[in-house]
Amino acid sequence: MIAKIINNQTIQVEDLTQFDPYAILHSGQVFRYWKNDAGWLVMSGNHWAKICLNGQHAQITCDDAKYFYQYFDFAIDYQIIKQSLTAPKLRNALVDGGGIRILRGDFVEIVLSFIISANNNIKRFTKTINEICERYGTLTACGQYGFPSLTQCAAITEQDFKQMGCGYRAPYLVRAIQQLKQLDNTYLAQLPNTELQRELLKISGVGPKVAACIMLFAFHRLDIAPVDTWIKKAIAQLTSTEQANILHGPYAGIAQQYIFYYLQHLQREVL
DNA sequence: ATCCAGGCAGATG
DNA sequence: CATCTGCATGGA
Repeated sequence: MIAKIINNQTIQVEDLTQFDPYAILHSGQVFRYWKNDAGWLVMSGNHWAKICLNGQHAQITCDDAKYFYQYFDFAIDYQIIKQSLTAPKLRNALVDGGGIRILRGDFVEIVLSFIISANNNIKRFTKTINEICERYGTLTACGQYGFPSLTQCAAITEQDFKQMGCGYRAPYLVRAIQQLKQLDNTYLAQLPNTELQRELLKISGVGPKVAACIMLFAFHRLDIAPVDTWIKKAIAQLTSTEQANILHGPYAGIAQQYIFYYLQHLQREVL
């Protein structure tokens, strides 16, 4: 067991080898988190959680323990998954990112966040995402604003998005929000990868890479590995066999996360 | 100044 | 189907 629900607002994490808050939050799958004196505050949709490390354990205090037990994917044992990622050149990345987990992010937040991420840099679009929340989301009990609901999103105009730094993506976002209103999250969740991708590609501003991010970070398709500029640079150094081992296995998405964190955040040079 | 950032839409072979 | 180009914006 990795973690257990203590009560409606509390989760106790027992196994920190499978839960590294710093690595999880800096692995590019969540953009609304803050450090405080006690640990970390993270938001997903309009839910919030505070993570506090104390010695061999971590305590998560949140607005909805069931939500965050799912969000942090505590039901899955990543130890077994890690043992299956045997590509030699993955070893260093795996050592440093061993406590990363793939989160079950909020569908609307993930879709809109990654549309904004396209041809953008993390620091810049993180600022944009937070401004969208502060201007159009609802203030929660943790002191931060939730990601705006679809109804709240529908009030945001193209001009508003441009003011918040979305640039040429502003019209895509307005269109995407209208399209999201017609989509049933539960229906999408049961589709196989190819059909899910086909549906996601219909959303304005969503191409193959953003679709892959949505599939991995919102629909938990662990075999999908988003290939961005960082990953492209990394795998260019590998043989085609090594590339296949890393990017086409049943847990390619997790392998990709280890690499992304290792390269992009830890600023390592090679795999 | 030029290039780049978790790429995509639209136009053109 | 594959390939090419323009694109908002801020930081290096």
